[in-house]
Amino acid sequence: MANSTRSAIETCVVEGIHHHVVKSVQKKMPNPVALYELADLFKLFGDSTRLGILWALSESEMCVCDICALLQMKQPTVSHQLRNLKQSRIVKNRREGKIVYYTLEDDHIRQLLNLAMDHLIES
Amino acid sequence: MANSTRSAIETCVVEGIHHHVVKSVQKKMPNPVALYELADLFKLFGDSTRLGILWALSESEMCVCDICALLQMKQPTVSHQLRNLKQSRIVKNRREGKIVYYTLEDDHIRQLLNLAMDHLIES
DNA sequence: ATATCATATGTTCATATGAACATATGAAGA
DNA sequence: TCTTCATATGTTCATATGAACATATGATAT
Repeated sequence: MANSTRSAIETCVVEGIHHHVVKSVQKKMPNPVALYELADLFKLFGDSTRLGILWALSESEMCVCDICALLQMKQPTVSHQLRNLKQSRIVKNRREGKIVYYTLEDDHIRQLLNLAMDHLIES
Repeated sequence: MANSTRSAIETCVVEGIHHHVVKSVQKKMPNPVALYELADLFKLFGDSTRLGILWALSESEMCVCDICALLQMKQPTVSHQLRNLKQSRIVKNRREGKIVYYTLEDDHIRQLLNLAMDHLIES
C-alpha cells in the first residue's frame, strides 16, 4: 500500500507483522478514559502510607489519630491521604463528635489487597 | 503513666482513645518490607501506559512492536516499561529470532485487572 | 563480516507527588 | 463566647518518575 511512503514512526518497519493480533486486541481495550481512571485507582494503592492505611482499615474501623499512632505518621500527612482515598471512593467516613471514623468503601478494596498479597507471596 | 511528660507528637493528646484497636490491628499489619513490596506492585499498575500494556497482554501474547502500534507509543518507551514489568515478575518474555514476545507472568495479574475494573464500573 | 531490523539501554528533562510545616475549621464543654 | 482538641487544608520542597531523545545490543540473512 501507500504505507511505504510514510516513514516508520510509531511502529516497526514491517508494519503489522501481527496486524490481526493488534486489531483484535484493539477491540478489547478499555477506552482511554477508563484506562486513566483504572490507573488512578491503582496509583492510590501504590504508596506504602496509603497502603498501610488501607490495610489497617481492612482490619477495623479507625479514627485519624488511631491511624497516626499505628503508622507513626504526622496527622496532616494521614489526613491528606485519607482525603485522597475518600475522593476516589476507596474509603468513607462518619463523624462522631470531634472524632471522624474511617472505613473501607466496599469489599472490592479488601479483595484487591488480598489478591495482590497472594501474588507477592507466591512469586 | 509518664505519658504526660512527653508532648503529643505522633498521636492525639488523649493517647489511645482506641488503644485496644490500635494494638489489635498492629498485630495484623504486614511487616514494613512487605508493605513496600506490595506498594511497588500496585505502583506498576498505576500508570496508564503500563496498564495499557498489561491489559493488552491479558488478551494476547504480543511482541514489542505490536504493543507500540496498539498504544501509539515510541518503542523505547514501551521497552522501558516492559523492563519494569519484567523485573517485578509481572510479565515474562520469550525470544523468537529478532522478535521478543511478552505475556503475563501469571493469572493473578489478570484477576487484579478485572477486579479493579469491576470496582470502577460499580462505583 | 556486514547490513538490517527488532529490541534494549543510557540520559535528560519536565512533571507528579508525598511529607511536613503552619494554619484553619468545626465540635464539645466550661 | 472562649478554649480545647481532633481533623482538615494551604503551601513548600525534595524526590520520584515517565517520555523521548540518542545510541547500543543481538539475531538473521546476504
